[in-house]
Amino acid sequence: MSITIRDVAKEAGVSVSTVSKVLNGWTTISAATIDRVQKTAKSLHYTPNARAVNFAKKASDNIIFLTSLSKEEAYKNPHMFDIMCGVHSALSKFSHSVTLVDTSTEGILGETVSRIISKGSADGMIIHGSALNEQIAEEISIAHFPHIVIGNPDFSNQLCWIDTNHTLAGEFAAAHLLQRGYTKIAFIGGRKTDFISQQRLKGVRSTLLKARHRMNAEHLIYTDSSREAAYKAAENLFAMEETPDAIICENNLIALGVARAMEHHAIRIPDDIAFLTFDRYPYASIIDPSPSIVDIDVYDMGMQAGEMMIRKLENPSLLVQSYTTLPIVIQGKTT
Amino acid sequence: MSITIRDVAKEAGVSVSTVSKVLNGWTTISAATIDRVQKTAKSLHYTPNARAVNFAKKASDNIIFLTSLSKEEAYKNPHMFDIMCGVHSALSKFSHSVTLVDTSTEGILGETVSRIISKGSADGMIIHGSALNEQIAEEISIAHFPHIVIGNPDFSNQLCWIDTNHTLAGEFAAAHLLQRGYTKIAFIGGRKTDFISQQRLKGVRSTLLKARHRMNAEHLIYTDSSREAAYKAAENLFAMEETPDAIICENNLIALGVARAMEHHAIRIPDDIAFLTFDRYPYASIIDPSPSIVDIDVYDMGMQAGEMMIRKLENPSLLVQSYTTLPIVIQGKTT
DNA sequence: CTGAAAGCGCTTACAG
DNA sequence: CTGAAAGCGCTTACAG
Repeated sequence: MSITIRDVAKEAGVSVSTVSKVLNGWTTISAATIDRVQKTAKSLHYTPNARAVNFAKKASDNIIFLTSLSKEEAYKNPHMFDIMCGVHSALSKFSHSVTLVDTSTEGILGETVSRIISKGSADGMIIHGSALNEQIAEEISIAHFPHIVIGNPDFSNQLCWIDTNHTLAGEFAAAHLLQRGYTKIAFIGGRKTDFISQQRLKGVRSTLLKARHRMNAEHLIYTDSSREAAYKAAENLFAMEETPDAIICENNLIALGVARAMEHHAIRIPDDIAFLTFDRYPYASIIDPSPSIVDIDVYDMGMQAGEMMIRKLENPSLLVQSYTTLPIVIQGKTT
Repeated sequence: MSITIRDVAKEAGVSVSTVSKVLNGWTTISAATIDRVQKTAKSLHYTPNARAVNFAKKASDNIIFLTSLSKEEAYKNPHMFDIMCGVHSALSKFSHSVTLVDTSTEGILGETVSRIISKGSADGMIIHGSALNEQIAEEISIAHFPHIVIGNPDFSNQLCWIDTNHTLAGEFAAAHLLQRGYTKIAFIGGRKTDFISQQRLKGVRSTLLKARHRMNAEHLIYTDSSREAAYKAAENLFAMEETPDAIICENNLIALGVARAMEHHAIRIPDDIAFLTFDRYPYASIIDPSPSIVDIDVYDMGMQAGEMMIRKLENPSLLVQSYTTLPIVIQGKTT
């Protein structure tokens, strides 16, 4: 049998309630008693039974992280796991645990979000944007369950969310290039419909306009985000009447294709043409030469989500809808 | 107030214990009662309070996944997260939840493993090999706490572990090359002291020997696992009197360097020289041409760890120490 | 086949 | 400042 609060009480010569109060930091206990109880708790190696505490306190100090955990997700979407680590780090600082719930098989197992909520095994839920859908949003809203969504939902809602400002990242990218003296800036984007890509482009455009530079319409190229498409897009840019002096690559794969095209065409970087990419991962470290980057610290974003969660728990009526983590510019050898 | 087992009992006109038994699948209840209780439970949208169940059953149906969750871990070590997803998938099939515990900050927060165990918030622990140390091993052993280590510990112990057989992976690599007609096989390894690298090399060697081919001593080159070092190693191989007809690259970065060296030296792949690499991630998808690979399905390994955990829970005396997940060969364009 | 009752190990009004 | 007692919502011997 493991040792209980009764054992401590008996040994310290006080009541069970007094031990409980000491352990929970009540201020109404005399210094002498506090000291004695703490010492005997320590000497008996007493650890409160978490299951009993949760039950009595009607709280679990546990937060669910809801996301897709399918096979190979770790390679396709490492950013999500970096966010997860940030969330965990913030929550564990506040003595909360985090348990994983997978949305990719959720349906099969029949564990709906409302069921998870009513079980009471968690006090709140942090939802990775890619895992969110309108049904989950509704169930969460109806239950008034504390939550933070990471990523501004693309449907109307009254959810709490935080996100990073991709338009701002685009502005940073353009500002960096302007500052380094480039003015004829091209943009090779992912699919035209991709929301993040759109936002980044918007930021680039507005910054150029503010500086009285307009983007040549030919210098904006959409791709399917493959290296091959980016390679061809770059070759097209090289062959134009007005060639750009800098290329903004919307993601790492595009940068990889562009770098290779430049190599094959013996274009000197950054003297002939400069380039820059968003995001440090997954591939920027193996792009040669090492590129200048506009990066988002998603671990930090996860931490912020965790801290917001704690605040929500303390003040459930708090409405959180904000852009938090700032992009940063990393100077590489390509600008 | 959420609805409790008493409400269901009252509504169904039975006792609380009967409801409990129905919900827990006892076979001593009449079909009629089972039916009535289940129907009223459903109609009341009753969900048992997990905190109360855990408390009464003295179990949490929760498993801890112990690993390093530091910043950027997701990019440096995506395999660990793929394992995590596999673990989660297996455990959730058996209605167990998984909560994360970070070893990279554990010391700071003073949450030792024995403390975690005695809190009773988890029934077992799955430990990623990289997070294991002798202290944790000892605390786990002393407490007789159900556990599975993923990765054969490199110190003597009586722990339960599962691992993948890297020697076998080496054998598969060599066998594949022999079968494709290559006999002069080179091996570019990571650091000489790296355990996995050693095991793979051992497998390669033994398979070659069995086929009466000996490896040219010059054809074995250790590197620091960088692209640059691999590039140079490849160039050295090209310049040798006896050039190899195939190169086994111990990891993706090495394969990246080798592929590039071949490109620069206009070596035709696989006609002049073939190559093969271990692991599909993180970079094999962007190596050109797409390489033949000996891969380990680590998600599957995670699943197996999860299933082992369930078996341990049912039979705590079970000793698990085995190599489980088999390597697979993926035919690419480089052999 | 069913139910009354004790108990899981804490917390928290409440009384003193 | 301290303690007796009720209660958190279930499970499980035990009796019938």
